[in-house]
Amino acid sequence: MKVVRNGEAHRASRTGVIRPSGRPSDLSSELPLDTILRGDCVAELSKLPARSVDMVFADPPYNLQLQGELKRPDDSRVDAVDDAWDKFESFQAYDAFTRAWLLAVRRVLKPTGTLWVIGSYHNIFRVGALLQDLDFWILNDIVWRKTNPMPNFRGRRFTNAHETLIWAAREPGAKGYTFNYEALKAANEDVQMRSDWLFPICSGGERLKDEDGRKLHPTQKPEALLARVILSASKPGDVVLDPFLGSGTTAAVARRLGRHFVGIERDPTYADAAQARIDAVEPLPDLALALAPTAREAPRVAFNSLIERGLLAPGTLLTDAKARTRALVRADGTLSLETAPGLGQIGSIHRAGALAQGLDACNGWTYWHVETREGLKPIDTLRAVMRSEMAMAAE
Amino acid sequence: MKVVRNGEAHRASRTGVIRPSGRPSDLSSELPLDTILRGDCVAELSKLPARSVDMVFADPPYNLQLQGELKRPDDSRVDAVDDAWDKFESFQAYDAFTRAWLLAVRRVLKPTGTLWVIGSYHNIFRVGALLQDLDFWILNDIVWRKTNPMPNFRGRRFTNAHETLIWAAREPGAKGYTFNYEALKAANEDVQMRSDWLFPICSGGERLKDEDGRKLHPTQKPEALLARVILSASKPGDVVLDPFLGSGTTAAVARRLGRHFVGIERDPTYADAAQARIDAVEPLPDLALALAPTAREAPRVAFNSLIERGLLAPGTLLTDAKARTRALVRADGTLSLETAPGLGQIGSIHRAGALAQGLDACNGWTYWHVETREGLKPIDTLRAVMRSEMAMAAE
DNA sequence: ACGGAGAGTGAATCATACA
DNA sequence: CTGTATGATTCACTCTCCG
Repeated sequence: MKVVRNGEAHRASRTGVIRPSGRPSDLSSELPLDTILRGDCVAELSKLPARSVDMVFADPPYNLQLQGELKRPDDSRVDAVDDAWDKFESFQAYDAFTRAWLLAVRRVLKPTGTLWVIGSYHNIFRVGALLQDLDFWILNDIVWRKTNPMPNFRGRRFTNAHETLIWAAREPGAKGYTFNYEALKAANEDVQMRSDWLFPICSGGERLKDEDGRKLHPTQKPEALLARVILSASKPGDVVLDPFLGSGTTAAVARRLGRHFVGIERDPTYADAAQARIDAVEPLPDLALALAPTAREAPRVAFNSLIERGLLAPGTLLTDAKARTRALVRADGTLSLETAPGLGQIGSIHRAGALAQGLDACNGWTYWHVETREGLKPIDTLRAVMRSEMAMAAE
Repeated sequence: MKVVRNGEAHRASRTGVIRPSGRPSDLSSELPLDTILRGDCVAELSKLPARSVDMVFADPPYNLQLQGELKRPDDSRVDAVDDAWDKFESFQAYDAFTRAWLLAVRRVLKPTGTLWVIGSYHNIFRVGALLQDLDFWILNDIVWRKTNPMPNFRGRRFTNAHETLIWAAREPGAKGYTFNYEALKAANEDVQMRSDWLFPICSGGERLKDEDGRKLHPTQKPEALLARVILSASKPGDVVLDPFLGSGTTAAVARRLGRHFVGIERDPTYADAAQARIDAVEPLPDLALALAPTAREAPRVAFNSLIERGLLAPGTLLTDAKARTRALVRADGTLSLETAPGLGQIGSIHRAGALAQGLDACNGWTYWHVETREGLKPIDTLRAVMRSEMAMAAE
C-alpha cells in the first residue's frame, strides 16, 4: 500500500478495505477498516490478510493468578485446578497464550510495521522475553509514569507508579519503520523525546461508566497515552490494529488522528461500548494532522544540478567554515582539493570533505561553504534555494 | 542470625564471619564479611553458607548485542560496551547463565532476604521471566530515570533514558523482608516513595579512572542509586552481597551505610580497584544513617503536554501579542504558520516563533498567545496552570 | 580568581536509495 | 541479493584551556 501523506486520500478509503500488496484480491484476504471484529483475537487475526497492518497496539490481560479466565490459544479454558492453582502451570499457560497472539500479530504486520505492548511487572517480562524468542526486534521500552497512581495501602512496597510499554519491529534489521522523530522533538521543547512519559491515569469524564455509574472497563487506558503512541509510530491514513480493544481507546484515538483502525474484542459489552464511543469521535481536520516534511524525506538534489541551474559557477572556490581548506568546483560536479590533506584529489563533495578532514565520511552540504555578499554560507543554502524552485515548478 | 539494629553491635563483627542459623559451625559454611571473593560468581556463591545473606544487588551483563560501530553527529566514535564478558552466543546461553546465578543466589539468601537486579531492555525481560519461573516473587519493578542519558544519535528511536530494576523476594508469600517504608516516606517529603527514581549517571569525580584517565569500568553505577536501594531494603548490620561487584559501588555504599558486604568479582583489575575504593570509605556515624531527602524534581513542561492534558485543543489558532501572525496548533504539538513570513512551515513553538519574526531564536511560550474570555493570553499562562496541576498531583 | 569557549563523554541492540 | 554512494543525526554535564 502506498503511504498516504494527505488527508484527502485517506478519507476516500475511510470505509473501504485494504488488499495486501502482491496478492490477488479475494474476500478472505481483505482487511476490513474501521471495524470492531467480535471474537477471539487469534481466530480473528487469522482471517485477516498477511502484511496489511502498519501498527499494532496491544493491551493484553495482566493478571495471571488472580483470575481463572485465562484461555489457551485454542480458546479452551485453563482449568484452575481446584484450590491449588499451580503457578508454574499458569505461567506456562500465559506464555502459550502470549506466543499465540504474538505470532498471529506478526503475520498481519507489514514488514515495516511495529508492535506496541503495554504491561506491568506481572506480565511484561514474559511478553518481552517471548518477543525476543519469536525474533521480534525491540526498539525501545517506554515507561508510562503515572502522575496519580494508586498508593500502596499496606506500606510494604514502593508505590507502583508506572507501566511499561515495549515497542518492537517485526524482525531484526527491519527497515523503514515509521518514527516521527522530528515532530516528537519539535513537540518536546526541541529536545529528543525520551523513553519516560508522564501522563495521568484515565479518570473523570474520560472514563467510561456503565448504567450504574461504575467503571465500564477495569483497565481503560488514557487517550493521551495512545495519542503519543500513534503520533510517534504511524502516519495519517495508516492502519492501526488493537487485538484487545476493550473500551476502544486505541480505535477512538486512531480515528480522531486520521488513522484507520481494526479492533478485536471478545466481550460484547465492551465491543458495544467501544463502538458507541468511536461513533462519537470527530476526526481532526487534515491540516492539524499532516506530517511536516523531514530532512530525510526532502527530494534529493544532485550537486551538479546546482551548477546546471547556474546557482554555482564552475571554478568557484569552496572552503570549510573557517576558510582553512579549499576546493575548486569542477564543471562535472566534482571538487578538486586545493589544500592538504588530499591536495589534488578529486571526488564528490562528500568524499572531498572526508578527505580534507581525514575522516571516513562527511556531509559535504554542510561542510563546504561559499563566499556570498552576506559572508560565508554553507552550500546547503544553495540546495534549499534549489528545492524551493523545484517546489514552485511542481505547482 | 539475629537482626542487628544498632551500630555498636555490628561494628563488633565488622571483620568477622557469620554462621548460618541452625547449622553446626564449620569452616566451609562461614560467610566471610567485608571481603571481595575473586572468581566466578556461581562457583564462589556455592562455597558460601545457605540462608546467610540479607540482600543481594546484582548488575549482570546486559547482553547488548551491538551491531556495529556508532558515531556521533560530529563523527566521533561512541565508546560502547564491547567487552568479552557481555557477549553471549544466544538468548538461550544468556538464559542458562542467568538461571545458574539466580539459583546460586537463592541458596545464600535468607528466607527474609530480597534480591535486586538491574538491567535494560536487552536483558531485563529475560531476567524477570526467569525470576518468575524460578519461583522468586517480584515485589516491584523500579525505573531509574537518568537525568543525563546518552542521546539517540541517529534519530531513529526514543532516547533510551532509563534502566529497570527488579526487586524480588526469595519466594511467594515470603514474610518479614525489610522495607523501610516510613523512612523512605519521610525522606520523600512525606509521600510514599514511588517506583520511578531520578538520578544522574555516574560521571565526574565519582567515576573511577585508570592510569590513562579512561573510565575504569564501562558500566559503573552511581552511588546514589545504590544508596537508595540499600537504605530501602536493608538495615544497619545486614549483609549485602553483590555477585557482579565490578568497580565496587555496592560494597563502597554498603560500607558507608553501616552494612556488611560480600563482593564477588572475576576480573582482577576490577577487584583491585574495588578494594582500593572500599578501603577509602569512611562509614557514616550511626546517627547519620537516616535518609537524606530526595531531590525535588524540576517540573519541565513540553508544549505537547498541554494538548495531551486537554488545556489546548488541536486546531486552535495562536497569534502574537498584536494578533498579526497566526499559527495553527497541530495534534502532534507542532505549529503550522498561517501567515507570512514562514507561511505553511511547521515546527516547534520556538522555531515557528523565530520563523514568523525572521529571527534565529524565540521563546514560543511568551511569543504565542491564545484567545481567552479575558482576552489574548500568552500560552505561558497555560504552562503555569499545568505546573500547578502537577504540583497538586504531587501532594 | 573568575568566566566563557570548546572539547569530551556516557550500558546504544541508532540508514537508505539505488545500481 | 550485495555493494556503493549519499548524507542525516546529540543532551546534559564535566573538565580543560585561555584570557
